Amino acid sequence: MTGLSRKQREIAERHNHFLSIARDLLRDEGFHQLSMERVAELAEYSKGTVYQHFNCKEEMVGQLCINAMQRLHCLGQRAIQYQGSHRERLLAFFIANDVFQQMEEDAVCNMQSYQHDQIINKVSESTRMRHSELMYGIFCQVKSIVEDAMRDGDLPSSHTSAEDMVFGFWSLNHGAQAIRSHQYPLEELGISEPGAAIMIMLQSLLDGLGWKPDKHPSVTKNEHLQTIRDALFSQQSLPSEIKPIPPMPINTHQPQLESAV
Amino acid sequence: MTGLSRKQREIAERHNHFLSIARDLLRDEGFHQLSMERVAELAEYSKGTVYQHFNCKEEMVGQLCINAMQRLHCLGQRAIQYQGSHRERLLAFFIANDVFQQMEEDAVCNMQSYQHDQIINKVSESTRMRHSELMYGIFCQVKSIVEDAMRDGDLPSSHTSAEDMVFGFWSLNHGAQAIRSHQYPLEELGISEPGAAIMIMLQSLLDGLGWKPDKHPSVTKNEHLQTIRDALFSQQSLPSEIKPIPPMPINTHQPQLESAV
DNA sequence: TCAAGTTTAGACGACTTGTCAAAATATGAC
DNA sequence: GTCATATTTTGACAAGTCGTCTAAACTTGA
Repeated sequence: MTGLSRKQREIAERHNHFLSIARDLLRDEGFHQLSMERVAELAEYSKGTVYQHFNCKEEMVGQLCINAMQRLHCLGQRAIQYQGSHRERLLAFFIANDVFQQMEEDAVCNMQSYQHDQIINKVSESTRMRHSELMYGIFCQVKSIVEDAMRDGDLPSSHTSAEDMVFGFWSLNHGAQAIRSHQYPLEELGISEPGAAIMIMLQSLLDGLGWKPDKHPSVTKNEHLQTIRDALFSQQSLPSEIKPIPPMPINTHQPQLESAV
Repeated sequence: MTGLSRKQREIAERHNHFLSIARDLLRDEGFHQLSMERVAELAEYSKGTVYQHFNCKEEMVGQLCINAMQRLHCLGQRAIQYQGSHRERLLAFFIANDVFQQMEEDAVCNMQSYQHDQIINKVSESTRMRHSELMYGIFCQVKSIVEDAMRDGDLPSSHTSAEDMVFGFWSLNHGAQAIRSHQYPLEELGISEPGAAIMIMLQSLLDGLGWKPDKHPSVTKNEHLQTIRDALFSQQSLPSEIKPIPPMPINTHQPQLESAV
């Protein structure tokens, strides 16, 4: 784990420092204000050094995206391990996403930026692979809940495959996240609590699929959700413990550093 | 309607020509290959002339986005005018989006690109306003269906507002469109027909909301959807009739050209 | 202390953006 | 048809960014 040399640790630290600066710049001034020169300046290194860590600025964004997805994956993991019915586990997963949206609005934006052809097409092969893996990992988190529900009879067998259902949940969640991260004046449109609205839609969708209802009368539904939220994401244990991804190998002759996950 | 001078018509035509070239470039080579010089070259004009039509390349993308949304709005209009139950009208709306997704994949991408801060922040005020208006227009299309359904008793009164429901539909639709427009290998994930999957999810969601079911037994549901699709979007009457937005005013001393919608 | 290896700095070429003044063109009065 | 005026188009230019590459600075260990 700490089998890294002092030098390697220094490099890894710098790598994360660059990423952190990039994230700040991105959040505060947007993508087109982010330049390698700027990052270098703020980090008090030169451009050449930054380029040893990232082939291009798109690669930086790509890695920020991966970091974000890793954190999201961690939250998802907590959710699916929630001690409750499968329905509650799925609710927990959505709650996790809601929490993430609120805690890390900028990271959600980064994750969406990644899909822009300008970025995805310039990112390194390994970053693209990691992204796919994480995507798949999150997909499987939800799929496992659905399959558990099917297996245990919470969800009647139907013509709809687990995958198609997951795609539906994914769409609902992804769409809500995307819309919320844009600057639409949802309030003005009459949508005062988008997060809560999505939870209701999800509940309805589950009902419509014949998913076994939870025992809570609808009056206490909000409290119920709050309970799950509290159980999963109590304030103190949140972001600090989540490790960023290890840096990319520098140059070509250095071995890929060991994963810190 | 044709109260435009010859000159004005020429300018409008050129404007659309530029946009058309930009759209091709964008589709074929991506955003970072799109440059004003390139557009100018292909159109056999000089860069300066292109800059008289668009302040920057982001403005071009913004206008492409608006054009796309106008076409989508037209399709939506057909959908909500479908002669059938309110449930069918809502299905028709989703079908319209599915058709659009398939017919104009690149336009869907443009619409998503628009949200990227790099673009939305550089676009002209008037383009931004048009975008908001169109967004709101589409939102209201769906809202009108929901309100009609509530009024006519197809949808039981509940704690959920029409707006929140629309937000749910919007999310589901938007998310599906976004995911499909990225290059995830959905097939490999076991999602062979994302469009169909979303329709099933939508039906389930409507069921869960207590929306009055349609009379068709589930065996013929696919045929039912196909019927709606055919009725609305018969091939011959589709894209040609949809007018692009009129060009932006050139310089500042020219009056805004009359809307062609 | 010094030589070999490694890392960093920043000058540089290539490219794009957006501007602007001069050249080309259109208009319309006579 | 001609010429003065107004408009439009052009492309050179300044500014800025990207990504490269070599020389300088630094590290390491004998």
